[in-house]
Amino acid sequence: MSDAVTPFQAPIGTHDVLGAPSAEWEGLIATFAQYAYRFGFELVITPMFEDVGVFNRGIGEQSEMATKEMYVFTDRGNRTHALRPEGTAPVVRAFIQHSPTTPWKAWYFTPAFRYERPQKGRYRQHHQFGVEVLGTDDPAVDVEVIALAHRFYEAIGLTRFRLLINSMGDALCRAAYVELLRAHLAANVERLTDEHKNTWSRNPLRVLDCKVPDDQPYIDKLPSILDHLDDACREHFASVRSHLDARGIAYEVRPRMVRGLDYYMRTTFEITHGGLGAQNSVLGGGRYDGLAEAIGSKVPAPGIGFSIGEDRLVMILEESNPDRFKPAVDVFLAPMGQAAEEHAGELAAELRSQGFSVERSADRKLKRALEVANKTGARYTLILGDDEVSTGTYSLKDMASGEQVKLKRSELGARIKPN
RNA sequence: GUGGGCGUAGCUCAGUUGGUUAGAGCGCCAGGUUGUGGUCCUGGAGGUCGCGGGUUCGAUCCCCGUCGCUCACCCCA
Repeated sequence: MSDAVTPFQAPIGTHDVLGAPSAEWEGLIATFAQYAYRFGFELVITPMFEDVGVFNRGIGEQSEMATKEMYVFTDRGNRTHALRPEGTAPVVRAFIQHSPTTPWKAWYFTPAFRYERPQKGRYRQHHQFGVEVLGTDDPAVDVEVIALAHRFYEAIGLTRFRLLINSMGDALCRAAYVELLRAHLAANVERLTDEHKNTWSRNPLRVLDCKVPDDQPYIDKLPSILDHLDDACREHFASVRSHLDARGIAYEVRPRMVRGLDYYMRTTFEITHGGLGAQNSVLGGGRYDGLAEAIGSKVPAPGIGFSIGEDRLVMILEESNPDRFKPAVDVFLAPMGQAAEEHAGELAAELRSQGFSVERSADRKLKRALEVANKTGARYTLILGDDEVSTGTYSLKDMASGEQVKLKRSELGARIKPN
């Protein structure tokens, strides 16, 4: 759009949030903050951009995200920065910089930027909230983190979600497995689709989560990473599973689940939900022992975390339960006349200080005021005419039932409660 | 980066095999009700038919380009 008279729009792959979805955003963030607090996490806020090295070294220089999806720019001091494409690496960088006592448990909410073609559930600026725990490799912590995610999804009333888990092994046994996989693929290269002919040697793991139906029988026969874990990794995974079982958290083991970032080790998990088209993942996470060292930590600092796609979550809730976080006005004030309007301002202040959500009409016809009250979804409308003000008696109308009573100001508190 | 679909009122969409004043529903505003909403009735506002160019006597419709939206691949939240 180069035409000067064309109105501006939000950039490609970004969107404004207002109306019902914005109420859901607020509700989701508040709910997540509450559960993160209950699980002992503190809020961490890191810059929206970092030295590009934080991401190159963190998520892997060869990864798609680093090579072609980052918003990289040079500032006026010739420093090369990148808008954060994901949430974990910056938190790990902050951990290294400040050395908080471990285990350090932090949660965050942040936009993330990736230069990709937008589609359903995928944006150039999307928003994630998530947690990280640094300084321990205890499998019980893995399960604490998964349990928080699980509890959160229950709390917001999301049903029909599936928790998928896997183990990616560690640097040693995974490397051995990848070579084994590469050998298998090399021996059968003619059976691969064109697409995989290009990827198998570069990143053999990618072939595992291929979606082409015709390839499935062949891929099913490839060796499973779970059969090639070393003793320590096998024990770790077994421990994670038994902790999950003990807590009654349902999960599915998916040995072919491959996560996109290079730093994942051992435990990986994902929560998926139908109704998101091809992008069905609403949460992704895993353990990333070694990431801190990759970014520059002098001491080993194993870690685990997850991030939730806020935009995708809102999309699901919009379809399944759009009124979940609908804000409710407790009292709508409908003043008529000069004296009543001034009185309404004073009364609104008092009710708000008591915790009520109060909306008020300007001085206008009562019919019109009630129409507006109805649209705001107010539970009660308080009718204030000059006669009500002079006698100190209000008319309180219950908007759902239509029932209307007269009462004195002092009786108001006993009649209605904040939502 | 690649491929498919789509751009007509605030929203969801009709429509014209190219013809003069472009429609509906919802929403919005006003009236029917002098102080009573959610139902109903009546009326009204609101559109350079994404933008630019071409073909034509004539384009919202056909052609080309462009911008945008959308879905999928890739990748991922």
